[in-house]
Amino acid sequence: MSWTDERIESLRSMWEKGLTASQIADELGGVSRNAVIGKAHRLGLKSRPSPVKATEKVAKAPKPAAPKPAAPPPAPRAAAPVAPRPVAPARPEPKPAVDVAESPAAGDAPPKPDAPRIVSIGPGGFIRQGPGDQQAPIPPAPPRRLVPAKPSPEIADKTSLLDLNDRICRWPMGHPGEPDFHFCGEAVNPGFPYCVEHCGRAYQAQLPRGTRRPPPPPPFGGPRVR
DNA sequence: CCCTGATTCGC
DNA sequence: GCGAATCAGG
Repeated sequence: MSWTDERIESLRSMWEKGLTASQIADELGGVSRNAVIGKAHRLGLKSRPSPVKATEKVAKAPKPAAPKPAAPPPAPRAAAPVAPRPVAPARPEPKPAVDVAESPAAGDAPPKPDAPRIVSIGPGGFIRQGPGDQQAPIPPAPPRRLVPAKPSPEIADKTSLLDLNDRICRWPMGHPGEPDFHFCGEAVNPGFPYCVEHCGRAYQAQLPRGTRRPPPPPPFGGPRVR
């Protein structure tokens, strides 16, 4: 297989989304993990948290291995400051229990902080919802297409990776690399990377035994097809 | 062992 | 330019 424009574009997109080289290779098909990594580097997009690169501290005395001759003082490659990826917030500021009729998400952008429909705060500081508040367990990811999308993964009109910022919901809709993949894009629940609705999905409370229901799959959590 | 990404180097 | 082989950390 060769690196067509489309395949390169897919590679770029997936790589920047943080998919592993293996996943990308699998998705593209016809290429190995190494090929993906090699191509990614040749494209200039590199540096993503590598497991093998954590060693870069100030004043590193030991300079042992020099497998290749004629390589005196290797310039310390500064690991690019990797922007924190959308993960769970360290410690959400617990808000007093307030309930609001409707979370205004449509129409106005301006700050309307506070008052998500929090019932109580769980042990880990997570939102605990009452069973009644639990939303229907609609999986965030729609049924997966069986045909891997070759065409451009860019979508007009939808929230793409480039549109992400601190104020909009980063909940993924669909699967990375597919043509209709995008992000939720709603205004976030302040202090969280997701909107109120998706916070409810992302942070599942431990409800009393018996009242628990099967949790919806987390983003990307489902078993990969193929 | 498995995984990961980085790098090298023959093609 | 490509990617298998190799390296090296988790």
